[in-house]
Amino acid sequence: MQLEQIVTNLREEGFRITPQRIAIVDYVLSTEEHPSAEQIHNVIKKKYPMVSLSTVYKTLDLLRQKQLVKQIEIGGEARFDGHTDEHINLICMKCGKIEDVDEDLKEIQVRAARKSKYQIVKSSFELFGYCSACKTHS
Amino acid sequence: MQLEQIVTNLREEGFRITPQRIAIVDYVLSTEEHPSAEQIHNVIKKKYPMVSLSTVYKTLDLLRQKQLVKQIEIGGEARFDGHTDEHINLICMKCGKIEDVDEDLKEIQVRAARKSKYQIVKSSFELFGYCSACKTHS
DNA sequence: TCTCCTAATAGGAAGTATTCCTATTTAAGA
DNA sequence: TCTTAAATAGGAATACTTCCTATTAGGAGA
Repeated sequence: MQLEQIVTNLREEGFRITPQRIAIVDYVLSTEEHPSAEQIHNVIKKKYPMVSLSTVYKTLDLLRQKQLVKQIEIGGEARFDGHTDEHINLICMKCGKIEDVDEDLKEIQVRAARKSKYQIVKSSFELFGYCSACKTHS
Repeated sequence: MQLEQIVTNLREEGFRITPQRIAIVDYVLSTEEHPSAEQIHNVIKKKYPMVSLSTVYKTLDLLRQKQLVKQIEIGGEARFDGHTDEHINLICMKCGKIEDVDEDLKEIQVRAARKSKYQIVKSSFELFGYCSACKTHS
């Protein structure tokens, strides 16, 4: 979704559009970096030095509720991803780099749901290993 | 693997066998609860009131290195699972209950590995939703 | 069985990521 | 422009985990 469309939607839902929110949405949706809250904070600070980390967390929470970002937990830290369609995250255990892999997970979810009595809402599939840069130096 | 076999293996590798370690290994490998470190600590304390939480963490770390337990992170907290074969974890978003679902993940891993340049070491697949007890009261 | 060495432990302090609290600021409708 | 409540900044509080160190105890060898 485009930034302008998201801003319009949020405004129509009664949320206020602040420069901080625009900057955070803009960054998270455009990067491939899967940044942590602190990384996002560092990027936003370059433009708005006064922005607080708590605002970053609060905005990310809003975006997650609106399903505009996905959140995964790696090593006790949350990482954020603007790609909200279900996919696999490939995580480098050395440098922490995360890459997306599009792969159909519906079929496997349906099978798991059938075997259990759970009503499934969302999924998280992570593959851990070494990226092409790190696997040669391990 | 049986407790006695694990104890023998650890001893042969030069690790000391303490009552604390036996109790922790015994509990984690026999429960279906996917307990957190604190839950494990609470259980072990009933038998050994002096056992410290840091010992629990340290032992769990050893077991993870020896690949005798799997560790997953849910809501910023680590949960431990004695079932080390690859499987899907079904997590109830209301009560936190975790269930295992055996499902073949090799094929999907192979496809993901082929699409990327990562050397894959391990995987973590979580499905979030509501267990049978919680889905009716949501 | 006794002794010795050092791995392991208990207990608490420190570290790290996140959430909470509140006075102040500000978006945006009237 | 004025008003008002949502959002923010900044820091305190919390939660989980790791680190630190004096003390304890497993177990190899005498």
